[in-house]
Amino acid sequence: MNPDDRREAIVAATLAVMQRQGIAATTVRDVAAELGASSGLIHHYMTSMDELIAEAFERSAGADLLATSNLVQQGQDPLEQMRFFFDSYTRSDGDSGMQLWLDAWAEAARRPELRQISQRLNEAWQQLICGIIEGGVRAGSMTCPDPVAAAWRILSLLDGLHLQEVAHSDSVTSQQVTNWSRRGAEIELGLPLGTLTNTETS
Amino acid sequence: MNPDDRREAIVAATLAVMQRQGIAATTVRDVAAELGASSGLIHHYMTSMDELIAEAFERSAGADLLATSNLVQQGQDPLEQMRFFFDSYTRSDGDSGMQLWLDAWAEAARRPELRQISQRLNEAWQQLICGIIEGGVRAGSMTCPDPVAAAWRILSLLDGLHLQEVAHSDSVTSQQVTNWSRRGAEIELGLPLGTLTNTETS
DNA sequence: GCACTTATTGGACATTTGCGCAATAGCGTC
DNA sequence: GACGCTATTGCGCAAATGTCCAATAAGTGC
Repeated sequence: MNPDDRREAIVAATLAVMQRQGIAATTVRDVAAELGASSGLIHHYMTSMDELIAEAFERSAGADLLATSNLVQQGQDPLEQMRFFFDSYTRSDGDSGMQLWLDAWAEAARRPELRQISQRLNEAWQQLICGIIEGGVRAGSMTCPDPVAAAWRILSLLDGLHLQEVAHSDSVTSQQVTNWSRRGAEIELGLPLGTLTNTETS
Repeated sequence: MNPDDRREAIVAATLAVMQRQGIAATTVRDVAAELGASSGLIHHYMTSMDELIAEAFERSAGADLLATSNLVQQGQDPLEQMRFFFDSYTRSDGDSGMQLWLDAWAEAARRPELRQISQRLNEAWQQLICGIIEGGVRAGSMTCPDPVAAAWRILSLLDGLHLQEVAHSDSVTSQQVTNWSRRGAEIELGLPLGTLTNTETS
């Protein structure tokens, strides 16, 4: 098998195991079993377990970011861009990708490579939001004296609510995460209530 | 040693190790070393490692909640109560207690006992905030059409920002968490800017 | 057909983990 | 001072894990 393809297959298998069992419980042998190969093969392509986990997480989370970023760029104006952003963010979570983020944040303190990646991606998410806000302020459709802080708030609010949904599904439902986070952004950016919601009400 | 005291000491030692190394990296032997006793003793009092971890987390997180709740009750009016709340919340985090919460949320999906405890405590935090808001609305010092949603937003914003600080200390500083979260609550509750900040500015 | 590179295997190894168990020490009671 | 209960010890066991390595299979160019 082509080395590049093989490496790709290993990362894909690792991601599958990570999504099924969580980052902390992902072992080399499980990845090998998922791949249908031997455990030695993994170490022939990856120098360490940390590198493997970090690369698999980067692949998954990076793809989500790229997809959202692309969708946002298709928005005609900042308001539509923000609507697309929420659409994409709340959707990509459904695939238990948020559990991966929870694991990554918790493991960041102990895995330097993973920490670096999650930090870089989180900052990229913040900048994506920040760009939308700055566009909205320029266009006059949003009111925001501090777009940097507001972007961190909107991102943190989304993560915090999703966190509750994933960790304690009985406390906060997916529907509430969607409604409450959009309403929070409306308040934050001085938007008329309902600007960011499409069909449903609070 | 008195069995009750011994059990207490074991939980305290477990908590110390958990705060130093994180939940996932806490082992029976580390707890025994921290306690200055043998590993067999821990199993003489605790039936399993999961039970030990869950009990230690409940002790720690429950104490933080109680301390904040007590401090809030000493506030003369809802605005002061909210100020006390932020003071206490941002302080209790400094003791790396937030890393424990990160671990707990991530592990909640796989440890039912832990999940139950973290869910119960998070709901209690939300209710604490919700009570303050409802008081503020009654007193006319706060504006909030949906206190339940606003309380979840304020809590999630705090958790989300703290999360960034703990996981990626270079991205968001402790000072920014303090300022940004209070500013967010001011916006959420229709308060004049600076109402919730004591000395420092944004 | 042959040398040479490389992907791949399967298992060994050292370490760490939760847990159990027989032995011991310590302390209260008669 | 002897007895008995229990807290406590220290070690051992089985399982799991990351890592490494010698052996093998499979091409590939000459």
